[in-house]
Amino acid sequence: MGITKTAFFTSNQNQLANLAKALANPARIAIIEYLLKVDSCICGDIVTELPLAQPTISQHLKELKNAGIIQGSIEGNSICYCLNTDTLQILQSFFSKIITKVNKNKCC
Amino acid sequence: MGITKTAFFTSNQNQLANLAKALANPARIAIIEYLLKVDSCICGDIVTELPLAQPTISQHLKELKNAGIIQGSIEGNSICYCLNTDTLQILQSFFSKIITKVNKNKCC
DNA sequence: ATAATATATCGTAATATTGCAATATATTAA
DNA sequence: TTAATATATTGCAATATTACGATATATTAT
Repeated sequence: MGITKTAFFTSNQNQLANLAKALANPARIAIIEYLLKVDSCICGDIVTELPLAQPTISQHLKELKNAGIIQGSIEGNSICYCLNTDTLQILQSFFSKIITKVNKNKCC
Repeated sequence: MGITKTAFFTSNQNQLANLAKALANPARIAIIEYLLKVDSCICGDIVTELPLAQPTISQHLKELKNAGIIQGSIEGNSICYCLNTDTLQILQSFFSKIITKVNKNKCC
């Protein structure tokens, strides 16, 4: 087929997969790391910071925003983006759960 | 273009993006959760557990293995898979760092 | 009103991903 | 050796992603 069989999995599994998909690009990782560094919000700064064209950055920001990983709020002429902790918390919890629950001894 | 500009980003950013890519599919999330549940290793059990054909599962396992998220070892006729904590630790650390370093107050 | 600035959207080419049937390989059982 | 079992690989169709030029929209400055 070529299309993910979303309907056969739980909403939780689909949510995690979608969050992972939003992170599955080095430019978007770079955007997240930059937002973490500058702490407060930015907008077109990201365009000058990364080696990608403005429409490409805009598209990446849209995907991160759709996934709920970042938030954007209009601020006069520009748009201010920042990280959305609530969503990132879901990912942190998932991996923390794995690390604490995994049983190294029972591995093959 | 249509190809990720890998060369323009750090190896760390590319590594995180690749790990995220390996997780960016509900079937692979389901495989990880199943491996976490059954603790010890499995192989063709995953084929009966998930609503996907054998070649599809095999391909997903290959991707998870290439990313270093799972390990597989030959055990007679079958292959035993289990989670690779070392790699999952990288993801856990990344998100933990974000959660602890993010400054909610300086958001827009 | 017009220009400048900031960001988003559209359209498109190149490439990657998803899933599976068919088939190959490799180990164990008879 | 032959059959059965377990997993991997190949090839392919459907779809998704990546990046960007061109262009649209929307706010601020003149």
